[in-house]
Amino acid sequence: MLDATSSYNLMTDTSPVDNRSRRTPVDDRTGHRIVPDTTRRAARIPGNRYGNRPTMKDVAARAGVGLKTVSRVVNGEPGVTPETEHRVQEAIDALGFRRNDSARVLRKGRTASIGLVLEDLADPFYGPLSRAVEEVARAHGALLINGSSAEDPEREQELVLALCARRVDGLVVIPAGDDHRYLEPELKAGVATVFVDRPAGQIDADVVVSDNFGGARDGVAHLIAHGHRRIGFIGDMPRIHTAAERLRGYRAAMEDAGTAVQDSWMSLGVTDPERVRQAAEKMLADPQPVTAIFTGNNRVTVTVIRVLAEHPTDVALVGFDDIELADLLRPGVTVVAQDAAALGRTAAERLFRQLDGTLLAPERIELPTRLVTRGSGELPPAH
Amino acid sequence: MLDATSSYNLMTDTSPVDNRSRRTPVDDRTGHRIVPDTTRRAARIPGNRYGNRPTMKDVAARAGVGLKTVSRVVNGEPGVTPETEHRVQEAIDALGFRRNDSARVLRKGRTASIGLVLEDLADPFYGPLSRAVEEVARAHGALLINGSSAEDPEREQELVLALCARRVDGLVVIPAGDDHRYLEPELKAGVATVFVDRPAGQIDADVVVSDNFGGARDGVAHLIAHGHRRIGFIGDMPRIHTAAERLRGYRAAMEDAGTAVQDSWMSLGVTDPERVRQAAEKMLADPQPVTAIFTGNNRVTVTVIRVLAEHPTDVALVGFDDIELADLLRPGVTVVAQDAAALGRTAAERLFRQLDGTLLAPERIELPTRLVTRGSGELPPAH
DNA sequence: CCTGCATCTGACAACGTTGTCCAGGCTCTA
DNA sequence: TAGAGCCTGGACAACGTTGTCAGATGCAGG
Repeated sequence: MLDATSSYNLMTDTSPVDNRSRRTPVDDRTGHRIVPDTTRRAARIPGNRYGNRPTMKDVAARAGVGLKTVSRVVNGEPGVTPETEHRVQEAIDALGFRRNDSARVLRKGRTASIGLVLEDLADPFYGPLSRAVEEVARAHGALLINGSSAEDPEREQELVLALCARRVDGLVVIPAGDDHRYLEPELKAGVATVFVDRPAGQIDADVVVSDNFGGARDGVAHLIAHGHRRIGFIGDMPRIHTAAERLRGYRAAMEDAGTAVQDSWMSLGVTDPERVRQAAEKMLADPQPVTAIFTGNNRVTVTVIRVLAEHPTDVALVGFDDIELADLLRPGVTVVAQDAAALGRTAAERLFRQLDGTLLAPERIELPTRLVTRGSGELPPAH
Repeated sequence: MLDATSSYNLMTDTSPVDNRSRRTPVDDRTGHRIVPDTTRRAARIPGNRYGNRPTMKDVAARAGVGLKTVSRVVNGEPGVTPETEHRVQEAIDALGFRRNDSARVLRKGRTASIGLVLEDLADPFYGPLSRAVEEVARAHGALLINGSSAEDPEREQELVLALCARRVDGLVVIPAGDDHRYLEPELKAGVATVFVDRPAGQIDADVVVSDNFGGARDGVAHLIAHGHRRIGFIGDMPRIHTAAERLRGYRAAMEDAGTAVQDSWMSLGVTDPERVRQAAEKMLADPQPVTAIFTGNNRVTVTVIRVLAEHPTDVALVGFDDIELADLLRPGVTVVAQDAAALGRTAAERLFRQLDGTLLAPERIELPTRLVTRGSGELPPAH
């Protein structure tokens, strides 16, 4: 694993609630007085704390003007003669001055940054989502700070609170946990928040989700329409809202078709490839094997494709989430596609509408899914 | 496109150099004095600028202690009696206080955040890279701010400078441009910087790259070893270092084999699917068509796979970058794989070593690539 | 009871920026 | 030439936090 034994470690102590136990008097300073900051990078020239970055004061001194005049020039405010402005600009260029946004933020109260907490940036589903959020943020002049919760509620909370401590203007959260009451003080304090992909737990907030239930129901109904009755379902832990909704859609479709679902057809909560593989193989090895499988997310789908590729008989497959190259496989993979970018974009836009102050009551926005037929979902039952 | 007509727009004016022209006296304030901040979110209770967030002062007042004592409790510093600490904790919980890291940063000089500038977060290659950087950052208690340059040098610079204005402690940059002299003042000021995937231009800095040259050469040599001589190359603009290196590898392998490369075999700088498709089709329609294609990156590979899937004769293919499901296609796609996560991890670790102050001379770290044979690269020449 | 010492606490300045406000110089008019 | 009004520039406080330092308190020993 990663080790962080280095001296650079600014664990941010985000939860003032829990640090009672952390009372470790780590006075790692050397008592020396001559060197006021031992953490300063060795190569730096002594100066102020940011290396030796010039400040507006330095620029002002060099240009022979007042501090505020520099501020005016830097921010393009009116009331500076071209001459003065020119002098200031020269000083800025000569010193390599760059405004310190930390100080600016402290003064202005807005950070022009928003936080995005998602599950795993390495998951191909979240890349486009994140990118979409970023584009909207960029259009509003804001930067994006993001972090992965790794599907761990505790880590999600830790991240969210760290972002709040940074005073991000808003948060886009893909929840890992199901209880977000810890966010109440933040919401009350005016942190704009939008949940995406899954709803918030225990609190009232904006949510942008896909129609997981409807999508799964349609996907399973599609299999049923092609003659399948024994349909397997492999999905994530029902603790996760999307997984639960998709399971509900599966059950609903089966019920609509008048088919009693057998426990052995369902595998819930398995997510690592090896166990997904086992689950799929078990369903297929049953004396009454499933003739089709509905998979609850992209990762499961990929693994099941691998299993089916080795399986002697044709088994139909519909997966939730689109996957790249799905059209090039033989058969092509039929999926219930959701638009990750649209989720992100919608959420971010909603967020900035909150920030504009034109805030309405919390709303739940549901985006439709789309059944993409490519072959695997149209295979007839083998038995 | 996205519009940002809303009132929330804190375009951060990152370049004091260029704002001479932006002198627009936008006094959008209402002259009213009673309401000092009209941008405040409507729903908020009037208070300080962060909604009405309590400050340490408020906590101190409520707990009946001094400001500094609150600070001590929040930071787990020693020298507070359990009684006092308890009173402070109660006040913190009651008020929902959360330390303002902006102020902390201003005081301490370190932001505990690093910036990551990459090309496109939606590209499956960068997801794992970004995630790896994030994990290292997390291990060091730092947050990750990231942005996409969309392969636009100007946008890269804009982003990097915005991050510098935030005083991120360090930068991991996947360069879009080839001139990074604009970073000189920042480097001099002590901003730790590591370039990944492609080297920096015109400045001396740490770089972590894959062995693009060697990987491409081996990939093409692999095709040659399987009997191919007329081998096409489709890659990105040679302006991009990786693309140039891979092209160089292609040429080297061809030269080693004593094969003169014909211009019609190469397509450089096409990147959007439609034009890649045209380029591939043109090579295949030649009177002396290529019998194999080497593709310069994952996106090109995917498009070429589509073209080859429709093509009547078997054409061998080796692609740079691994792609998901490559093993499930028929034939499986042979690729030169680079380890995106390792790139990110290595770069981030190097960055934090810089931040530790144990700084060495700028170094170039090259990670090996791996040829993964799956079938498409082992097809014999059809002609 | 006083001194010395250790422990705990809080006043104060500083971080770098921006908002407010006033001073000084200018132009224009009477 | 004086006065009004405008334009430009700068002094100052404030944002919320942390480092410094000195004061207050408690306790042991003389």
